[in-house]
Amino acid sequence: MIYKFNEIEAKWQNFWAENQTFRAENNSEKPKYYVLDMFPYPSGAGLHVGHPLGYIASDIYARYKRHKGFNVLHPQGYDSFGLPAEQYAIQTGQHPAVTTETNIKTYRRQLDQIGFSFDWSREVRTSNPEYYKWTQWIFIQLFESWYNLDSDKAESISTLVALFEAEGNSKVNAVCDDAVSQFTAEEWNALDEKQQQEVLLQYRLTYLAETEVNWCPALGTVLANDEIVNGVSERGGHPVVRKKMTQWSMRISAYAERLLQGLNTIDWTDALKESQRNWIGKSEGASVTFNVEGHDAVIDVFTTRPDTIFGVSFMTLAPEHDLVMQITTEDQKADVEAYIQATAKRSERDRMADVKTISGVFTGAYAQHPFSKEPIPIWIGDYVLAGYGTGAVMAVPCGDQRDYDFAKHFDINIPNIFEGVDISEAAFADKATTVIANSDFLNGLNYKKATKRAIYELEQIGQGEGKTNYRLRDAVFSRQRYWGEPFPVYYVNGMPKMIDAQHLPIQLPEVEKYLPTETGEPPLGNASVWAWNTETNQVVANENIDNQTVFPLELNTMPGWAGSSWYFNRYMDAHNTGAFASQEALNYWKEVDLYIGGSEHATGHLLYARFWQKFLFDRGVVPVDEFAKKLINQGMILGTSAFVHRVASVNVHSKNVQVKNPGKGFTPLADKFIKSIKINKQLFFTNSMLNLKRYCDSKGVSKEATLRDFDIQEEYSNLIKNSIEPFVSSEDLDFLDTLKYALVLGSTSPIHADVSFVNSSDELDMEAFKNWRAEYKDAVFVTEENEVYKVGREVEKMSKSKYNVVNPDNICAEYGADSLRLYEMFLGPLEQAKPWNTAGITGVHGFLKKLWKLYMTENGCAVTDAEPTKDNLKTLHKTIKKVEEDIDNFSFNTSVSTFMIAVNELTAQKCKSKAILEPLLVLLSPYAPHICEELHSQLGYDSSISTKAFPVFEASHLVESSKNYPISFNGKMRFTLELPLDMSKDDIEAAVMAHEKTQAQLQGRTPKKVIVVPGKIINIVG
RNA sequence: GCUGAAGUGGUGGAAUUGGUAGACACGUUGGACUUAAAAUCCAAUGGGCAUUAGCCCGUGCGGGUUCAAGUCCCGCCUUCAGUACCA
Repeated sequence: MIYKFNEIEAKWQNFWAENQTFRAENNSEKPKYYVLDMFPYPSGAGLHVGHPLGYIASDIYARYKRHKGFNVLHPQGYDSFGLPAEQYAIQTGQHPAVTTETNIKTYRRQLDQIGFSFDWSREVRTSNPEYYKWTQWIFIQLFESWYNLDSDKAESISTLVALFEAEGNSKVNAVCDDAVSQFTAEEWNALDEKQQQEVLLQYRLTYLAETEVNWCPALGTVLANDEIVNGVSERGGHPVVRKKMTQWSMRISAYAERLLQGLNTIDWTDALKESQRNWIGKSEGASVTFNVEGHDAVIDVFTTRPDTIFGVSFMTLAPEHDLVMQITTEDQKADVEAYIQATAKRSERDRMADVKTISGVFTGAYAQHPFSKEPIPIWIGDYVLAGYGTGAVMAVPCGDQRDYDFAKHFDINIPNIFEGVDISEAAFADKATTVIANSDFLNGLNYKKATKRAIYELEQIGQGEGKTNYRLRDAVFSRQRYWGEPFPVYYVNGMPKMIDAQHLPIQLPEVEKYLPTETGEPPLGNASVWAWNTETNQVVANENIDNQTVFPLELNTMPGWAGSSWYFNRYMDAHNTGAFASQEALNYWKEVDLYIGGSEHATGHLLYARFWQKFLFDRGVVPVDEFAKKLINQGMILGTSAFVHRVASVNVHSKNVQVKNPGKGFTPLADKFIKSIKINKQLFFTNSMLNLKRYCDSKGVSKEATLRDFDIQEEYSNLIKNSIEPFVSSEDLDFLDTLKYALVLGSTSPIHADVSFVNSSDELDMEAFKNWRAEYKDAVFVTEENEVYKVGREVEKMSKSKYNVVNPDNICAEYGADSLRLYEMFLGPLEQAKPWNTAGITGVHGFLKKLWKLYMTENGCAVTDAEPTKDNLKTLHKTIKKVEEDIDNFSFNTSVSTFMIAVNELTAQKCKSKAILEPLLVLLSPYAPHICEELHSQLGYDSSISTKAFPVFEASHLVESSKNYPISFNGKMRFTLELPLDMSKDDIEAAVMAHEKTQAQLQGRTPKKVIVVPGKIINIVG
């Protein structure tokens, strides 16, 4: 019987589905274990071999834990709201739900063929109303909550209202808008309903606010900071501008400290925790209030160095700061306005691109130093960011490099407040050792004491206090999109109202067009049935809006991260219609034990999900406040891209060339004049032609001169000639001579070619390439001598747009899912980025064939009840030990080698003993489940191998009586010597010294020292 | 600039507490089987000198600790990833 992997894999995939082998129960005698993958967005392109890497690792772990006696929850689903389906809808009119459904079918087929042990009965899709009903429900809970700093948790808004009614807001310690004004209980009770709601909105954990947002005109939507890369949209690379809009926001800043502290309690990678810490950006210091001379206005700043308060010689405001126009003097008005206009025009990207340029303008106004009462000039400058701190800084040129540069540039006074430190180096001084000088009451104090004292003194005069600042901003939660969760919100007199939870879900309305409306409203503005009837509690036609009982509904939808911020809880009880999950299920599964996914979600999904989990915990909905105990980032699988080099122009250098000019006929080129001729045809140079150019460049000599040393081969010549001919008169032209001077001068551009057109020797199938796109139909290739065209290669991220994807479908068809699974693990450490090379899969495929032959002959199963030999047992047990350690350390690559070694050894030992071969299958089955199920059934079992217990390691089988000692001389191994392990140190030394090879090495010299480490090594020092 | 990770054969990568560097594969070369190819099997494969033994060099670079360093310490270089006028 031969190894027919296609048949076997289909058979067992059906078996698992029919028997619901991997269905998890919500109660069990066994301990629970929850293994989760980051669920995919089902894109139209389907899976490539990079996607399943993490899923394979988690699947191995899940299967291993089942063998180890755990009740394992290993679910999968789809993050199915998102931009691509909507973009496709805009282009084709196809409803995103249809596209999504089609894509999910493809994903499911691809996932199934790899043999994952997912419990599909718990599948979730974020775009399903049964799911987003609960996303909407969580939104309502956030709206109905405020953050109480006294209890340090989120509480019901009703507790806040009770406080207001009893004593106003002066004693309320809450996270709220900066703009909140103080009121007494009487004042509160005197407010009308709308006014009260306006106040409460400033406290709610999700709130409407006019915010400056990142607006992407091309996508017609607002983007979060982490959806912008290098100043352009992550998706599509469109420009992004700042714009003020009324948006829903999430008060994640309330959780900044707890999000930071929580990192210490979870087993996530240091890199990931570090990027979350940076994102949260905690800095401790003080807020300082500066009075402005001749104005009522004050300027608040945040500083991490209150100890340097006497070093302040100017202040800088962000150009967007509210006070700028108020305080600017008549004289300076023109300059300031011009500067503000100039900076507003510069995009965020321009500003980032040129960090070095120092710019700013004096406002003409002066602030007053809080202690010395000296006047401090107030400047504006774009190095101060409106979005961080208060958008204003107290500038200490001797303590901060940017302030120093600014002061130098504009010739502002630079007082020195550090004892014995040169002013030009003060900014780099070690703050732990410097001592403050010229600073009144801070003189002689070190950084730590001076900071404390400065804050104390500021508090005394009421012009400052100790303060902790966080970089983390509240998250904008509105998107001007169609394909997202609708808000359960309608508007009465412009105030938002929540729809009662019992009427959820509020389903997405049908629209004619998926684009923003002509008046610039979000796509839901196109819906004709999108109003809320408060009597019938139904969505009704807009034409019924009457301001009495029928009101407009929110037109924005929720961002992509809404649905993914709580899905891990839904898997625990995926079909519950009465709650987002039952308390029993939540209390049983609690949290994810192992979460595997990409590091690109470090500051997006993984931060928002932690935020929601903490909120839900505060409100008593979930039992734990961190949703994932352990998290592993799988590394990216890289593709090997292929490039063709398209020539844009050829430079011709000759005395006699005549060039055809449009409308002027042929005109001669001047002597030693280089003419660049644009090539209209698609002309591609083979890769080695590029190397020629690189050679010229690397020699650093004149390109023309260097080129004269080369003979351009005739193959190249004819093609270049054909390309140039239409432009050049051929009468007095010696082409071959001319072509010696024709070269590529930085005029080629690399173009991705689909890797399927290229063989393993980098040779391009030129016909296939020509037929790829209409524009390449008449492509001309400058080839190697043997008429082959070689592509350039580069390893980069595997992606459809780089035409370097490898499809797992083809791999499964040709080698089988077990080979794919093993190979993905064999490539290297899970967390490391690694290039894909399909050719290497023959190694693991060959291993599976060897494994098969260990059990099966032409006549069927060859496994016997024979007693295992000592060697058999030794091989088995060292494999058990190693594999178990490897899985516990997520070192799956090394365990694949271990399996190979085991099979090689057992084959050599001609082992047919069931006592060895059966446990071996259990060891391997997490990695290669199909073949192991099949061989297991060939051993005579009816049930799935997944029910078998993991073999138990017995150290007794590995006990050795002798050791093959490496004998080294001065640390260099020269030969080995087999000696009994129970031999004494002295006897070992004697035995080694007596050996003839030792004497040969020493050549009569007496060793200075002999190091004997029993069981390890012997080193003779000469 | 800062933070994090990593530099080992032609390639992917092993080496778990300092103890035989290069496991296991891919690739390459030679051989067997075959009319041939594929598949399979066997052998060799870090570099250099010798081709029998043997010797020298070798884990990014320069130092150091140690009987012994890919592994530990100090100082650099390079690559990748994240992040940035953060006051």
